[in-house]
Amino acid sequence: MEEHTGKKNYEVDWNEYLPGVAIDCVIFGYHEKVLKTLILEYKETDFFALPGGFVLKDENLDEAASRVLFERTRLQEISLNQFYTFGSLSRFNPEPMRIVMQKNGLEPTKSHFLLQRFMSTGYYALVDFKEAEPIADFLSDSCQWYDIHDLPSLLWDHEQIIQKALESLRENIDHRAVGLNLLDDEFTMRELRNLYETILGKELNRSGFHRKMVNSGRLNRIGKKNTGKAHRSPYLYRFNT
Amino acid sequence: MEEHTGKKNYEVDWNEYLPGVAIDCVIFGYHEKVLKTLILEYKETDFFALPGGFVLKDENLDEAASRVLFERTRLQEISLNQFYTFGSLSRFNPEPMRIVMQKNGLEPTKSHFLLQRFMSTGYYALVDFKEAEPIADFLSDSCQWYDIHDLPSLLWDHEQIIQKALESLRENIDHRAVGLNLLDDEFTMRELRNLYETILGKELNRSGFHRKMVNSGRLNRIGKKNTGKAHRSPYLYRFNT
DNA sequence: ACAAAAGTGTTATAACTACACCCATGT
DNA sequence: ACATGGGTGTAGTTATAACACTTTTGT
Repeated sequence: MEEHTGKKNYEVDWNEYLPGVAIDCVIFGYHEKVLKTLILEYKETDFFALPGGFVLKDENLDEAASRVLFERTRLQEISLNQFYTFGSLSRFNPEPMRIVMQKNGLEPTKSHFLLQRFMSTGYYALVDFKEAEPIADFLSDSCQWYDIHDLPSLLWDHEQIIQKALESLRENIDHRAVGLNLLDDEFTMRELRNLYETILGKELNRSGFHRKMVNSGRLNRIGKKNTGKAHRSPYLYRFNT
Repeated sequence: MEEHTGKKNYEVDWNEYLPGVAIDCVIFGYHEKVLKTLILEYKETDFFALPGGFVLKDENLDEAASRVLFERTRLQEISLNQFYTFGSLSRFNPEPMRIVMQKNGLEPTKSHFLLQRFMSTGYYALVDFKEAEPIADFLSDSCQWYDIHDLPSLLWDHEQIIQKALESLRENIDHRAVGLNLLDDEFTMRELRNLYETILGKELNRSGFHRKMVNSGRLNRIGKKNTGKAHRSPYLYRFNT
């Protein structure tokens, strides 16, 4: 159907999409104590932005978010979390997109679908850094992981969107099994705590964290132990859902 | 400019609005231990729905919500809280609106603005029951307060929207001065507790609530006391922001 | 005097913090 | 043996819940 670099422009029939409505995905991954998110770089520009997309006329808003996630990562069945809808006038700035389209050999009319004003609903997803295969779309030549604290300058209000996603993730961290996708199936309490500390941006008490996690009842301790270093081997845990 | 029953249809130029994007307002009021919300009844039908509206092309999403609130209540400077954007396909059902328009003497084409599929962003507001003047719009002949637990059957997914607004209000109840608009300027601890119990749908411990509110530091105790009943007079409190 | 409801106090429990101590492991 | 770091235990603090007691007020 399409190659790995995504759809060709001429295959896109913008009439299939709802006008005015967009979605942006903040796709969180975690690797070596760093929280990362997928960022697109548009071709032949210094423009960076969140992976986003539009809503098909016969598609739920949530499904559009799942589809965008799939198109950029090939991941499916990932829980997506709607956190806010961005609709200020100040985010309406078609100029960068016009330049991007020009660089791709297009000369869009002023009323081209991609140059409209959009509301954008933000979703965040937690995905396995190792399982995701970042795939650029037809206007961009890379889709890469960036440290959440070392992002390039992003177009439009996308930095604000990431900030809001992070706030939402922090608020939800205790209500959801955050580690489920961000960590390996089996992990030590240390690894889980590192993840929490990275997300929350602060150190957590070691014994308190241990107790809290065990008391939450969401973890199963695997009989096995880990090895390698010159100290007591930690237990391995697994989420029980 | 327009009379109290709202804009006449022929004054509305739908080209001024963004397609595909709507907002719905859950306007909460409180009176005599009952949490209420404003509901529109469409003319000559048994159709009830939330007050809603669309987004002008030169207007922020938040501003559209404020405008809708103003148009239905004449209230301004009320803080509105965005809680969710509803975008499932199942909410797309233009038939009731087509009937409403017919009852109003219109014979809309199938692609009329009002018969499109919309995403709808939900906002809730807390307003002073006594200060709001409910005003119907041009398609409806009433805009009235209904007990949140005794609503008429609502069109589309509007019952779900109210439910989600209520959940959001409950989650935010401790972070915001909920009583600020829902109660009089000065109130007793009993009145504040009644409000909380109504919103949360459960009884709260009397002394615990008292302490929690006082310790929150958001209340000022007014020297004056209240009178009337055969028991100790309660103090009056006021929010200090 | 009494009932009613507000203000205040006491105690028990739970959750989190900080720190200490013990245990397993590789050098 | 020793350092390292994970597991566990012990106060101290704080927040909440449940209940009792005291105060004020009109009948």
